[in-house]
Amino acid sequence: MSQNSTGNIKQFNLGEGHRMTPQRRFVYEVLMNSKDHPTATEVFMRVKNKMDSISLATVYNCLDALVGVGVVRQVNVDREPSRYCGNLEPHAHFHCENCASVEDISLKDGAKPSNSLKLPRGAKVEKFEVVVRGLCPECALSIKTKKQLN
Amino acid sequence: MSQNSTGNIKQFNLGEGHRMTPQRRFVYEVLMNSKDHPTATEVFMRVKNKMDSISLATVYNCLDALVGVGVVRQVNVDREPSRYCGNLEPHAHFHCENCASVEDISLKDGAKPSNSLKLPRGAKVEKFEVVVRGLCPECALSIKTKKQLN
DNA sequence: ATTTTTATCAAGAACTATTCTAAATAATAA
DNA sequence: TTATTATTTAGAATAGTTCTTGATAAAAAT
Repeated sequence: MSQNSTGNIKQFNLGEGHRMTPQRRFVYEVLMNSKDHPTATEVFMRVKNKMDSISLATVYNCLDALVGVGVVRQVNVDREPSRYCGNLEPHAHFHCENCASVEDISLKDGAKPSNSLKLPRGAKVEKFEVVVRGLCPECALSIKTKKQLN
Repeated sequence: MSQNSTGNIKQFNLGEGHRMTPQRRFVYEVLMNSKDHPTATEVFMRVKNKMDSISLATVYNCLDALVGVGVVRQVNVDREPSRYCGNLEPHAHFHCENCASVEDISLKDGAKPSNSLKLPRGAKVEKFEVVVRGLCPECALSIKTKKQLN
């Protein structure tokens, strides 16, 4: 318990046999302060500003640990680099094919996307992931504008 | 039009500037005859039985071409190798965390998973992907049985 | 306190799915 | 027939991620 950069970030421990290290705390803090969905490399660059000695491999380790404990979500879109997300509320993701941004999409109140599926009888659902692909509002607008100019 | 292994598989052409080659036809046939969701390497191995000279790079090329034309779907689950699917009906996928199988899940009649989302105003949706993760009926059963034995 | 055990870190090597390159081949257009 | 364009192939290259190893540090046991 020697180092503990007590900030405004929720405290938690990682359970039996797992240690809350400065590296893990920085990675967690970066994710909580990021509204975008950074990749491991992006997290690495942001943490490096606070702790220059950290390595990319350690960021991967920390992300794995945090995902394993369930305080962080790993988001995969197609085969692009994994992104990480501190929003644990059930939600979907919108992936813009033009600017490659990934944004949270919230669910309509009480709605569950899985309700529209004929799930196989006897299957045990752990979680599900909904990814919408297309053009985000900004890109949809700018592309439409560009077309008008031609 | 010199080679055309006219089988029981739907005929189609790939549009201006694209040629229907024996390799592409074999890749397509393999997908139409596969109920599982083979990876590129699995498709490669299956096609190789019919055409020994084909290379993995060609299988990737053919899959890209078929996906591009829209007669085949590419399915990504987490960061596992891409899988390919000849079922063009709108449907979701179930991914078993135990046996790693991927199965189609059909939608309830008239249901659209996107109806439960608060899509950002102005966004242009191209397509969306729903992946359910958990244990398939067989694995759920066998794991439950194994627990009882302990 | 000191030792022992266990977990974590860091740097770089290794891995793997996929894409790229370049030369050969084949199909289409001129 | 010639020229153009698309495709195939083998292997090299790429990129995200994981693995390996030795060092460090924290926790547990003595």
